[in-house]
Formats: sequence, structure tokens, C-alpha cells
Amino acid sequence: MLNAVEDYIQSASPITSSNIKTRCCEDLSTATLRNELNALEAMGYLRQLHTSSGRVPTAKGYRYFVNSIMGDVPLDKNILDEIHGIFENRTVYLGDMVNEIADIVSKATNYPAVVMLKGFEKLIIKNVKIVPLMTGQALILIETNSGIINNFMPAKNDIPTQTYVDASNFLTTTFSEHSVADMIQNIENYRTQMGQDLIEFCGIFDTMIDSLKRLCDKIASSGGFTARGQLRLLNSPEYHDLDKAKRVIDVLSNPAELEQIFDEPDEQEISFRIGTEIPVTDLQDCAVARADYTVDGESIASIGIIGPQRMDYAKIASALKFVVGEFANLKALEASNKGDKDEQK
Amino acid sequence: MLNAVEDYIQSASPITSSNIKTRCCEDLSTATLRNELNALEAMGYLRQLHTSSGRVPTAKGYRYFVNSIMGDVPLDKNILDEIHGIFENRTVYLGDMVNEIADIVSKATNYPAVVMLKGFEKLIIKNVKIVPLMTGQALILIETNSGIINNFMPAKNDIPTQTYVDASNFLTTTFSEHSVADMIQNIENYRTQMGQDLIEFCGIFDTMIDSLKRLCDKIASSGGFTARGQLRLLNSPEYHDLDKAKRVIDVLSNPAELEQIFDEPDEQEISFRIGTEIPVTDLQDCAVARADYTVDGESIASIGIIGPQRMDYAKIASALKFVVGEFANLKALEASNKGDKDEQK
DNA sequence: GTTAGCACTCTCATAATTTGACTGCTAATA
DNA sequence: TATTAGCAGTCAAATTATGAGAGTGCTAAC
Repeated sequence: MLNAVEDYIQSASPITSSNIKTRCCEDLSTATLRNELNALEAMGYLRQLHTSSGRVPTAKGYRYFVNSIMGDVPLDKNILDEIHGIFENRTVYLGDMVNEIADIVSKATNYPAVVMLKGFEKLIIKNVKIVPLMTGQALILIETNSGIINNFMPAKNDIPTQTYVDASNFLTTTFSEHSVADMIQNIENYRTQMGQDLIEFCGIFDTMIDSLKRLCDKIASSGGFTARGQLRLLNSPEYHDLDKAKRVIDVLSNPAELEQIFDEPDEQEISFRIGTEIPVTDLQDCAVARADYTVDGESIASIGIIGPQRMDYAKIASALKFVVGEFANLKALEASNKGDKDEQK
Repeated sequence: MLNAVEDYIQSASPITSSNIKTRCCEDLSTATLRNELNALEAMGYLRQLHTSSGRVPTAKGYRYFVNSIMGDVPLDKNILDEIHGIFENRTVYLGDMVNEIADIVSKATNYPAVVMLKGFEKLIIKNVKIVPLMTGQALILIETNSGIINNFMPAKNDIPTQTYVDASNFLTTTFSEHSVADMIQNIENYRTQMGQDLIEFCGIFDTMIDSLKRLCDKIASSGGFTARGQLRLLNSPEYHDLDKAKRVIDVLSNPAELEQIFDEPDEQEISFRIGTEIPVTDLQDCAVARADYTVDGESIASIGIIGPQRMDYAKIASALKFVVGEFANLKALEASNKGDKDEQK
């Protein structure tokens, strides 16, 4: 009977005895179905908006649907291809990658999406390159265990190319396997150990660390959150009321509130929080989906979807699973690549 | 008298005889002002929504305001600082820069903003670098006369670093001062001229050109447009009607329609088009601001603002002027840097 | 357990009414 | 001639009234 929740999720029009009859139970009378609906309401799965209306699921009803009824929904082939394409032709820049994933997840689900990158500063440095440019700037490339951080720094034109190569090598050998935070904090201490020939690099390191600090501040101020597809919230009839929509959209650009949703670890691959399960007052009539991408048991990134309680849970679960799967493939591929490389040694 | 347009732009409530009186003409009676308003209506600068309503400016009225009345508006210091900061600590990646500018212009004006980059493929190559990464990919950096284009390509791990250096040098010497389009089209022809020692690079060039072609296709499909701050349209009471808002927002992601606005050159530094002056049917009750950033008389990029006819023309003009000014400073700075460099030779 | 039938309730849509904000016009005034 | 007070007229927006329709709950019968 609660299968009808599925219909409601699609149509947004309340569940009535007669629409259940035409849907699945042609051989039962509406009166019988009414009795059933009555029972479900008594049990707290459904509620009436007013005496003579159909019933809509309660948070408890949605919860039951998510836990027990919801099946797998095949996603549109085009969307799957598009998601796959993003991973296949992926940019290695961490920031761009996060944007692209937030975009595509929002597009696939038709709700706003948030991606939260955890512990940016904890990323492990694998390689550092400082590439001088012709415009009086230099590009800082830090390859980490989960993508490249890139930033720019001002640079004087009169420094020879070799200096940049030496600086890059020094940084790579010194800070490889250290965290980004480590490098920023400790580079001062290493300066004394640089040796005479590296003294001339000091200027480079100072401006570089400045640039990195600015980048860290910027990321910290956003809490590591990237939200996309806010406009899609307006597609749901629940949010045709602009003020209501704005209250939710505002949360999406409020790191402090998002943190309450994404900060504590989540042991499940995909989890849903519905209504009052969400620890943010402005989202009490929303639902939030969350998927965590974990490596070695630790969550590296969280992807979240925010929408009305009547959200398409099944579709969202499928989409998030697919994305997390692509993440895992990527990591597996990199691991095997690395294996190849090691073998060649 | 038409100064009252200013008030209307701020308040969105029609101009009436009594609110003009309180505003500026305490010593005149409302009847007198009514006569004046009547005259202005007869001249086509104002119109009434209905018999007993106040008057709102017509497109002609706004036009007069923009051309003759509008003064300079000082912008909020914080916003100016923020804009300046973007140019000061600018990323040199063309794509990121465009995003940042669209974002800040939208924020400064409180309307959606569009940035159009013209003739992406016509950019002149100054330097090419292919930087191998540890993840089995390589970073392609093309420094051009107006910023860096970056892209990634798959790369085998077994190619020695020196090969990338040689390839970079070959590309730089061969295609420096050529356009990006040139390089993509003609690299085939140059392959025969590479000489025996460069034959082994062929694989690199093929994948690189593939990557670049994909990037070009992607940019071409967006028409070079980047729109940001679409949600801000909903702040204007004119667009509290969601359907109306959506029609405008849709235009912002429709390159074909945007092209009609930004394609023909615009001799003015800042121009406004109001209502029917806009060659897009869905924008007939909007206004569009446009600023062009020109180098040597040729427009490199256009920045556009789309909003209701009752938009804050003065503030927008100030913001756009400031941004264009920052662009010019940047270019001047680069030129002087280059001068320094040349002198040192 | 199921069902037909009927009274009941409440929303939504539409129509009628009232209110209030402005205007236009006229005639008087400076 | 420019200005003004005063008043009638108009229309939108808010308010209230009316009716139709969708859906339920309940009861009594099967």
C-alpha cells in the first residue's frame, strides 16, 4: 500500500483512495482502501492536510519507504555517460573536479547539490612544481594524494628558470609525504637547513607560502563546501514560494549550517535524513541525501543533495551510488597505474 | 522632475504626485506636480499602469535618465576592494578569471552577469608547456596574449621528462605568435618537419591535439559565454513571478540568444539597451548593460548585466567602469613589465 | 473483511463588495 | 499665466461571499 508513496513522489498530488484503486487495486473498492489508509494514518505513516484531502506521507512514511520499499531505479543513459565522461576526461585540479561533480550530480538528480571536501590541508603532498610564466607570475602545482592544488604567485622576471627547478626539487624532496598544512607551517624551520646555495630561493618560498596561505584561508572560509544547481530547487512545486526557497538556498551558502549536516562521519554509503532528522532549523521540511567517498575507511569527500521531503529518493540513491562508484574506479585505476610504474623500476 | 526616476529605481513603487512633493518639492502643491507629470506622460517619458495609479518610466523615460540625468554613484568600498583583489591576486587561467569576474560583477550589481570571451581560438600563443604529472596525465599550458589556457591529456608514464621539455620547446618555437586555431589545424603539416629525433613525440602531439580540440568544442558549444548570479534576478520584485524569471534565466544559458546581444561590436565603453532595443524576444521588458574591454580597438571580452528595466543604471555603470578600468591597469602593468624585461636584454 | 451509500468537510475557483490611493478636471486665486 | 484647492471618477487590491468538487468517515448491509 505504501508503494503509493512512489506515485506521490512523482506527481506531488496527495494519495487518495481512488487513485490507488486505478493504480494497482482495481479489484478492491475505494472504501476498503480508505480503511487501509486510515490504518496507515493511525500508525503515523500518512497524514491528511485537511479533512477532505488525500493523504501525504509523513517523515516516518518516507523513512519507511526509503528503508524498506524503495528499489533501484535505472538512470538515464545520457546522464550516466556524462558522469562517466567527467571522470574519464577528468581535470586533475581538485577545485575544478569538485565543481564538475557538484554540477553533474545536481543535473542528474534535479536538486541542488553540495560537495564537501574534507581536510584540504591534510592532503598528502606527492610532488611540487613551480612553473614560471611569462606574465611575471609563477604557477604553483602541488600534486597530492587526491588531486592537484594549483595557485599562482607573483614572481620577478629576473629569476633564472633553473632556480624554479631547484626550488621545486627542494620542496618535493623535503615535503613529499607530508601534509599541505605541514609544509605551510614548517617551511620557516627548513629555511635554515637550505644551505648557502638555496638562500636565493628564500624570496620564492616567502611569496609561495603567502599565496598558499591565502588559498587555505579562502577554502577555510567556504568550509570546503561547493554548492551548485540552487535554481533547481525552484522546479519542485514545494518551493514555488520564493521565500521558502530562499531560506533553503541560503543554507547552501552557509558553511556553518552545512557543517552540521556533513561534519559528523556517516558510516553508510548513502544516507538520507528526513525532516527533523536534519540538524538545521531551516531545513525541517526538507530531506537531505548524503554520500561519502571513503578511502581506507576515512571519508575524503561528501556529496549532498537537498530537496523537499518528497524527493526522488530512489533516483538520488542510484545517482549517488554511480558517482561514488566512479570515484572508486578512479582510485583503483590510479593504484594499478602506480603498480605498473613500480614494477618497471 | 524626471529625477524621480531615481527614486522609482530604488523603491519600485510608482511615481505619484505626493511622493514627489515630499521628496523635493515641498513648496509646490500636488496639483501642480500632477500637471507636470501629465505633460511628461504626453511626451512619452512616463506611463500609467492604470487610471488611478502612479506613473512608471517608459523605456524612453529610462533612456532619457541614462543619457542625461544619471550621475556617478560611489560604490561600496568593500566591493571595490574585492574587485581589486581579484585583479591583484588574479589567477592567470583564462577560464577561472572569467568565472571570477562574472561572479564579482553580479555581486556588485545584484543582477545576473554574463561574460563573453571573444575569439578564443584567435588568441595568440606566446609559450607552450607540457608538464607531466604523477597520475598518468599531463598538463598542457598555453600562455597566450590574454591569459593561460589549460587542459589535461592522458600520458603514458614511460615517457621521459626530457621528451616533454623538447616537445614544449618545439611547440613554442613553431607556434609562437600563431593563433590557437592555427596550431590545432596545422600541427599535422608540421609533423613531417619535426625531424627524426622528434618522431617519438608524435604520440604526445596526437593526444594533445585531441585534448585541445575537445576543449575548443566545449568552449564553442557555450559560445564563450559564462553566466553567473542567475539567482539574483529573483531579488527584483519584477521577477517574483517564477515563470517570468525562468524565461530570462533561460536566455542566460542560451548562447544563440546571447550572441544576438553581444555579437555586434559596440563602440561605447558602457552601453545600455532597454526594452525593445534588445534583439531577443524574451527580454523585451528587461534592460541589458554591456561593457567591452578593448585592446588596440578590438573587443576582447564583453561583460553584460541583465535585469529589469528598473535596474540601477548608475550603480551598474560605476561597477562596469571600475572593472574595465582594472582590466586596463592590468594590461598597462603587463606592458610595463615587458618593457622592463626588454630593457634588461 | 468488504462494500455501497450518504452526509460531511474543507479547498479552490469565481464572483461580488469594499476600500483606498491617485488622478483629472474645474473653478478660484495670486 | 502659473498655481492651487476641492471634488468626482477610476481602478487595483484586499475582503468577503458563494458554489462546485474532491475526498473522507461512518454506518449498515453483504
